[in-house]
Amino acid sequence: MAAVDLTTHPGHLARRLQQAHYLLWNTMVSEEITSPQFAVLNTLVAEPGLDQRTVGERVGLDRSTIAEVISRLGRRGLLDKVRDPQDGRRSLLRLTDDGLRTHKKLTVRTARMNQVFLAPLSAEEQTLFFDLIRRVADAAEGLRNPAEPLVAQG
Amino acid sequence: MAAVDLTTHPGHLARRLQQAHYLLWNTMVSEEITSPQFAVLNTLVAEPGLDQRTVGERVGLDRSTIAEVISRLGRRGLLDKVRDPQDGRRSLLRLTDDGLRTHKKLTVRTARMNQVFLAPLSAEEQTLFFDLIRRVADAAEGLRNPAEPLVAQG
DNA sequence: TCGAATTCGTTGGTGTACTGACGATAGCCG
DNA sequence: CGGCTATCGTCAGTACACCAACGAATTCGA
Repeated sequence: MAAVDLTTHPGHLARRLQQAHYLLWNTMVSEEITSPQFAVLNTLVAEPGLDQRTVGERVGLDRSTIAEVISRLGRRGLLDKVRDPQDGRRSLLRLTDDGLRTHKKLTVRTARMNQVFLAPLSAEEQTLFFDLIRRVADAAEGLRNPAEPLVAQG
Repeated sequence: MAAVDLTTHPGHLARRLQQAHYLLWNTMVSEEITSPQFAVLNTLVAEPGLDQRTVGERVGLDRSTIAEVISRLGRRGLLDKVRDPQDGRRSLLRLTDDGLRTHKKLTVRTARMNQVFLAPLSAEEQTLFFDLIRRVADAAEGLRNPAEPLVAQG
């Protein structure tokens, strides 16, 4: 009766999109390294020695979640974690050789997977796809962190 | 060096989109009922007495996950679960009065939230947004369930 | 009709993902 | 220098989300 059409609900679509991606990742990229784990590796390739919290910020994970992801990657020997001698609160992260190799290997596979994933869209549509999602996600994130970036208004 | 730009990775974007939605849902819709739980309620409003597995299929959740969601909704008294007398394997689901009331209340709030969430996009862009995501998700799901729907080819 | 295959729900294991609280450390200020 | 505050990482709790394996019930086939 009063039921709603979920296919017009962005949250529902976002969940389904992520699930679809998860499945494809599992079959085409890796069954051991997950997409968030790859994001962490990738961040540390770009910026070695980064602080744990900052890595979380880069990939979009809160402190609790990033701690678990880091812990798993450390257990597999893909990264090293050292206490910052300058600031005892921080943990500094750095990929091991194995971590670098793994990142390189997965980068290739990830690119292939992205092609398959986006194959139903034309080139222009793909650009649009990125643009629209990014705008919605950024705006919603902005609602969470109010004020602050008002440079010269107060 | 060989680091990749994650903003061009659909999986990364999908995750960020869902996180953004999660936060907005929590503040604008409900802190107790989650989006997947609402999807289940909504399905049972449209089709009362549905089988547990079928509900999972409707909302896009596997048997394990739907079992937990159903269990939580049952614990809160929002639905009833009865063994099918015709087929002892099945659990038939039906909303309670409280479940119906909750669904009605959340439907209003969800509509409001969707407006806020999609506000950064124009009307045409919103249509495109739905269309692009749905096409990608559907295609990826199709890769998972091969063959089968070939009606007259064998 | 009786055994084999299928289906449904459950359980156990892993991996995100969030909040809230807590201890340790560091920075600031009186 | 000694307390206030802020920050970082951890831990506990809750909630998806998947796979694999299992028991119970049904259905199908010889």
